[in-house]
Amino acid sequence: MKEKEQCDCDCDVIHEDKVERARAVMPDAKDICDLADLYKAFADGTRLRILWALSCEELCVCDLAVLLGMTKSAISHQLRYLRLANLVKFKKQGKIAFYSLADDHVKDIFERGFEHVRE
Amino acid sequence: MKEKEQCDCDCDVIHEDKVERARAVMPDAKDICDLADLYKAFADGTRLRILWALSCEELCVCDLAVLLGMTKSAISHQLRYLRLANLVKFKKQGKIAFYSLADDHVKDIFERGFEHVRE
DNA sequence: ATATCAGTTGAATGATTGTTCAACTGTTCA
DNA sequence: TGAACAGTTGAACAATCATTCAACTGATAT
Repeated sequence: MKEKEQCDCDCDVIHEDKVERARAVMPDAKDICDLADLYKAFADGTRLRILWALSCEELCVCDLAVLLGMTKSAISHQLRYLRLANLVKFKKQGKIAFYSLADDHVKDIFERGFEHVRE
Repeated sequence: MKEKEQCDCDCDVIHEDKVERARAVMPDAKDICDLADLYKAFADGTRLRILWALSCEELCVCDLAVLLGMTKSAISHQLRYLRLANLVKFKKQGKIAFYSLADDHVKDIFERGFEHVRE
């Protein structure tokens, strides 16, 4: 009863058994999308440096702007991105917003990646 | 003798000590760039599904095209990307190119990320 | 009150990127 | 020899994205 599913590919299956095994372990679309979004957050030099800095010190927007040599606006936009991705959190004290990592899990992820880069 | 370095930011340092400590642990530009490039490779649903499939089975371009419901061309472009990033390798047998992960390290990285997504 | 400063925001801009399309290479098989 | 097929490639296109700019909010200090 298993009907041939519709497919936009431009070729036939060559190794049907292997494809079926791979299909069996493939996560669903939602999880793949979430995972891609997680890596997107780390896939930019500015965001990476922000996360690295925050893994060391709690910092405000101006501190980060000075540290990275960028405008407050640019930093603020990226912090918004990281906030929506639940990677950083902040607490407001008067005029100043102190940012820090959302949890230690975040630090683990990019330190693991760094090990791989160093070979 | 430490002169104020030139800076494109639009504000003064607020917490100088914290900024200096963060600066001390910041990796150099080359390493940050390499790390960002590594995450970029994982920051796309198609590439993620290709890597996931290859972590399970050695597959050819057509297999992947059928599995993901995409054209051979689209798959081939992404495989080229992953090849240049040293994340996949392939061996040619006649007409067919069998792709597999470059090393188990790669599998570790995105399985670690997946744990975080699942919370 | 008013000026100053930290921070945010939306629109605009230029750069990057994923997919498509068409043309191509090289191997297999009749 | 030539048709068929696996795979690659470059150009083109649309979509996404990082930064800039200008305008804004809200808290502090004189």
